[in-house]
Amino acid sequence: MRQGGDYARDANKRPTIEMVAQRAGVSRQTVSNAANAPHRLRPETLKRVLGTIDELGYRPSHAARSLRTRATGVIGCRLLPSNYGGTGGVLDRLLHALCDAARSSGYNVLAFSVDTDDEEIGVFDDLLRRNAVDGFVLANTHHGDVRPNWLLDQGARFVAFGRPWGVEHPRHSWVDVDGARGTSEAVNHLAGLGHTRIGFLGLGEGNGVGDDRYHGWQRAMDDMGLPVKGLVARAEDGIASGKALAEQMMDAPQPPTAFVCVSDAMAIGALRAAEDRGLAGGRDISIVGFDDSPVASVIRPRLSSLRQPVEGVAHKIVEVLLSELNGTQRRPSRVLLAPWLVRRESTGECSSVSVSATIPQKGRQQRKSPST
Amino acid sequence: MRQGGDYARDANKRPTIEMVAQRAGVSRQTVSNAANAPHRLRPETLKRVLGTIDELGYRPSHAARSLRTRATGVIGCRLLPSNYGGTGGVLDRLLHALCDAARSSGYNVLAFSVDTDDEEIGVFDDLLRRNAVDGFVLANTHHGDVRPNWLLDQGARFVAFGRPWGVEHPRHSWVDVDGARGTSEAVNHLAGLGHTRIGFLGLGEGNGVGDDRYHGWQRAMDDMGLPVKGLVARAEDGIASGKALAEQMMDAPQPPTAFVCVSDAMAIGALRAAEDRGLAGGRDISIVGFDDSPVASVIRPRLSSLRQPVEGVAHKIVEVLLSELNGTQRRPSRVLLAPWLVRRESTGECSSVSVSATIPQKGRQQRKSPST
DNA sequence: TAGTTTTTTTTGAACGATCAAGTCAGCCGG
DNA sequence: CCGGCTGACTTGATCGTTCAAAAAAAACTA
Repeated sequence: MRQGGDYARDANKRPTIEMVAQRAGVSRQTVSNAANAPHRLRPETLKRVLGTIDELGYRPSHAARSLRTRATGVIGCRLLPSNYGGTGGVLDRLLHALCDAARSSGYNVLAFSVDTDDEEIGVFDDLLRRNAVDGFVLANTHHGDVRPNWLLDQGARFVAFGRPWGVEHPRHSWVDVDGARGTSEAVNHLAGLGHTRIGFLGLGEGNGVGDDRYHGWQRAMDDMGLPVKGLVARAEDGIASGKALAEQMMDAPQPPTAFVCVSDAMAIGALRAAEDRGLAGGRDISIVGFDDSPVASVIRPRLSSLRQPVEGVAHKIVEVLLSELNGTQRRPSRVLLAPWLVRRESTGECSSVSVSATIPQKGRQQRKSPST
Repeated sequence: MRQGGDYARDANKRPTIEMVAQRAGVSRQTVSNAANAPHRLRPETLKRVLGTIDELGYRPSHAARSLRTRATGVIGCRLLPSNYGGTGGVLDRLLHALCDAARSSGYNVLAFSVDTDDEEIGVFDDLLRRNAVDGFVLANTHHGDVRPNWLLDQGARFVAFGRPWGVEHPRHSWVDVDGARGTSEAVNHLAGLGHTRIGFLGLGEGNGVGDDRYHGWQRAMDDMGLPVKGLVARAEDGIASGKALAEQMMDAPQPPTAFVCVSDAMAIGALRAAEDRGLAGGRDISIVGFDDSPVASVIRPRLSSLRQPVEGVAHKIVEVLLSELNGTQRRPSRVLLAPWLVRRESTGECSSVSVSATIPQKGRQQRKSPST
């Protein structure tokens, strides 16, 4: 009976490899081998040792193993602020998926939250110096990103979610979603509904993600022989911004009957602009967002949006990172996955049938994919 | 020059305490003391050693220190599925705040994603056996929750976010948000706008969080001498559910002019119900949600909602958990923090002024807080 | 059976830190 | 001049694992 009602903490210390060894009548190393290199044991011994391990509920100490092998089984990942509206929600979903994927490979995820890339490098530095992680997942890559080079200089292992925008010959692995393919698909979808004047609401030039999604729209419009003049507007992300851009475009002599948007926030902005002039989304005007953020399925009309295959991304990231850690990897991998369109109420048949029939439509169903 | 263009990984191994010691002309232990017990060194020596530490960029190896001290500096936390609509978003925000708070105390957060409480216990078991974490943060407590007792039995340290609902004498620390106080405040706010028939849309009885928020509404209504009969409806969480409940209540002979809702999902449901019968939220009917989820500020009308002080919660959780780890803590702490009302368009002056003036209103401004 | 190879198991030595106990000055009081 | 005391630093042991090499046991070979 312990004095003072202390928690029963160190009453039974967790079993060590030595205890298992004694109980099974073998040496430490044999127990270690039973777990790490079973083929080295005689079947009979193996069975006995595994039995004892199970009986005592033994698991190797993380610290001890990590000290010896210099591997931690931990992946570091920055927790990005969930800016709903923008690319919001996607990164939260990614983290979930990453944890899942990592755990099923015996890894864990160490999450940290910082405000700037510089602070992030500070955390990288700390974690690397302490040998607290094996590698990193880098999210939200952008033009002029200093993080990849810093990591490369340190000889650290990592995989980026997002392409190294603006870098000629990237020296690191990345996994990304093919935004261009997404916006292409959106154009195809809208054209299939009879729309011919399909506008694009995008981000200011120079934003990698924004440019990618823009090019997809442009390529699809060209391929189908649809006009693009006066149908592009680009600015910073946000509902207000999207609304302003949409209003401007709708005031033109030949307004679009549909919008493909670089984000759900822009799409919601466009929806608001339409509402303000009495147009109903999905009936009088069709709108497609990007990222399928939580709001998409809640607002009215429910918003059609391009959903990123986050689980697939996470799976690939972990796969690539692990092969990078094993040293199996000779040269960096590049993986591009396709998003898919979630069709909801905000997209419908084109109501203004005036010109649509006269426009030639070539290559309606094409699905050329630039993925790896 | 290394063959095959290998990454410059093990070129310069990270400095160990021994290297620092040699370079500074002292022993290992002195270096260790410089960092952990500076008062033991002569100022002169201290300066020299710290200089060398800085020069070499030395940080103690996480594994080695953890092996010796049996402390990891890591806190485990389950990543809950972000069910937007329900209590959604709050837990994502909490995780961010937790990482922040932990890091500023020199701790890190290990995130893992599981689907059920049983699986969560499995992860706890694994992490404890491997000695991979010092403690846990337990979110989403509920009636009949088996996790706290399991953890207590293991002698594990943890702090719950959420009260141990239905437990007489909880033997563990917890931090929670005072839901009752929140709904009380919502009632006060609405009454201040002239509303007298204020309905409550809640969760089915037996849900701790739901009951708490319900009681707050009820108490405030009683305190103000407002009628409650026929103004309560409770069911499972969700937009559809909220809509159905609101419709039912609005069909009654004396319909409410305002709703206090247990969640934003319910509130959105109520908003939809109102829209369907031509009532404008914020003008013809007022609605308050709970949790201030991302959608709240995006939908139209923008939804007034009770925001949980997530940063404060995270701060407290870390504070309590650390004192629990230090053994400073003799008995479990209970901390209750107040949410605050974010006023947006969905709440406005009561338009039907028929009866409101005749109802007596006692104790309008009271703010009794049951917090610790 | 002895010699050789192969398989199986054990023994010492790390990994890099901290704890506990040591040494070695210098100081003080008697 | 000696014993005790304090402050500043050092030395050995230890945490629990895995690696590398040695030893023992088993299995072939001739």
